Amino acid sequence: MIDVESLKKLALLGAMHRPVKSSSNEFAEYLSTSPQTAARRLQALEKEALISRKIVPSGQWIIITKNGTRELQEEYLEYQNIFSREREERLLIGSVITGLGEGQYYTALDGYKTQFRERLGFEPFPGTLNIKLDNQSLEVRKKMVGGIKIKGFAAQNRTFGGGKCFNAKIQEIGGAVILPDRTHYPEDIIEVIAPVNLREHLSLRDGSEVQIELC
Amino acid sequence: MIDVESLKKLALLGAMHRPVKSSSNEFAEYLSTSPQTAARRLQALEKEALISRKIVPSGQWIIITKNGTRELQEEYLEYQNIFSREREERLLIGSVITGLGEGQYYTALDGYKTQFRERLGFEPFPGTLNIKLDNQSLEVRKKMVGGIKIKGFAAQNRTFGGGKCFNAKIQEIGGAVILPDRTHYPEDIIEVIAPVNLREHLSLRDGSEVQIELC
DNA sequence: ATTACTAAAAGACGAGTAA
DNA sequence: TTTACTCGTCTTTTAGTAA
Repeated sequence: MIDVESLKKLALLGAMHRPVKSSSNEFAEYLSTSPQTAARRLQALEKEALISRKIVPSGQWIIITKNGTRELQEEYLEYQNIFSREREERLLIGSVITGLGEGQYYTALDGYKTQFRERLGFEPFPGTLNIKLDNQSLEVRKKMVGGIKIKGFAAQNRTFGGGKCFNAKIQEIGGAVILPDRTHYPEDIIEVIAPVNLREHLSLRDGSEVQIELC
Repeated sequence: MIDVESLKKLALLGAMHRPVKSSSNEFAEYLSTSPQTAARRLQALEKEALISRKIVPSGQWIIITKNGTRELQEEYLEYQNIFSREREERLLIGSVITGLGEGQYYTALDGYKTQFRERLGFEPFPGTLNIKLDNQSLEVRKKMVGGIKIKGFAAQNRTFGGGKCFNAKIQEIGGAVILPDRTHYPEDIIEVIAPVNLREHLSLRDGSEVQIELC
């Protein structure tokens, strides 16, 4: 485990851009710890090539290396991911189409139903709403990562594949986008489930435009 | 020390916006650690009111609380400070006001004076310059994180609180902004110290506009 | 399958010491 | 003053167990 805490403190002191002068005693106060611990942490960071030091009689000059900067940038990226999820990057827009009719069969299977109930918090209405995404939303869809994993299983002498779910709101109705690991559909078609019959509830027909907000 | 690592991982799973389902086993894989450690960390986060959990037979539903979100935001702010230090984001603009007159007393106390000398590199003129920030600068002030810690202490049968300092230049004069941990002032009022009498030196009166550049 | 507890092993911490 | 050791202590981790 790398000591990102100490590295971050050094960066806040400006050590990413120029060498900063400090001593273990001084740095210990920044970290609210003992000089020994501060010294050991600096040694460790140096050993991992995250900082580079020059020891002088009155302390040490410290600068963060390329490696260290990269480490901090990755950390920063994670926080950006957490906090700056622009609405446009969470919005899927498309039009309702009629699918292959498989959704009704699959969503009714206990193997899936129990997982949906457990992991999404609702039991889906049997059937999926198929949406053909517009070009811009296709890009959003391609960037969808993580999600809630649904496991495959075996039943009735065949296997049923797994997939990923993403909590979403379909015109204010709480539901989920499901992305099967294997599917017959092209990439610009997604399937949506919800606790209610979306077609009826939202008076949708083929061609109706819908907005789905990932959350 | 709060376990920001685990909290961040939960946020990346989306637990800031809705409850996410996980188990200690599953979460352990995210953290690359053992299920016991994962479970203990979740317990600790719950104890500190950073997350809230609901244990179910198949795992647990986890959501990050207001407290937890605040904690992550502060962490994020630090990284923003590291990577985007635009001049506008380091500039505090406001007007001189007359404070409660406490500054003169506090800055003269040995308990603070020695810390200022050691950690800031100068001994402050007794007295603080109080600045009422404009709206834009208030946003800058809210994002000020880290800083140089000044410890509280006990003397004369009472306690004196700690705070944080930020090196700054007040119209080319080297000084510091001090943010006490506890203060009677509202958030848009800051106190500035310097080795000289700023009011005299810069010919300031109440209402004079000053620019303070954090550095 | 879970969570939570216990106890041994591993690791981090900080006082003391030397250079 | 420094940094960098050693060594005893304390904390954290993890395997094992119970519910």
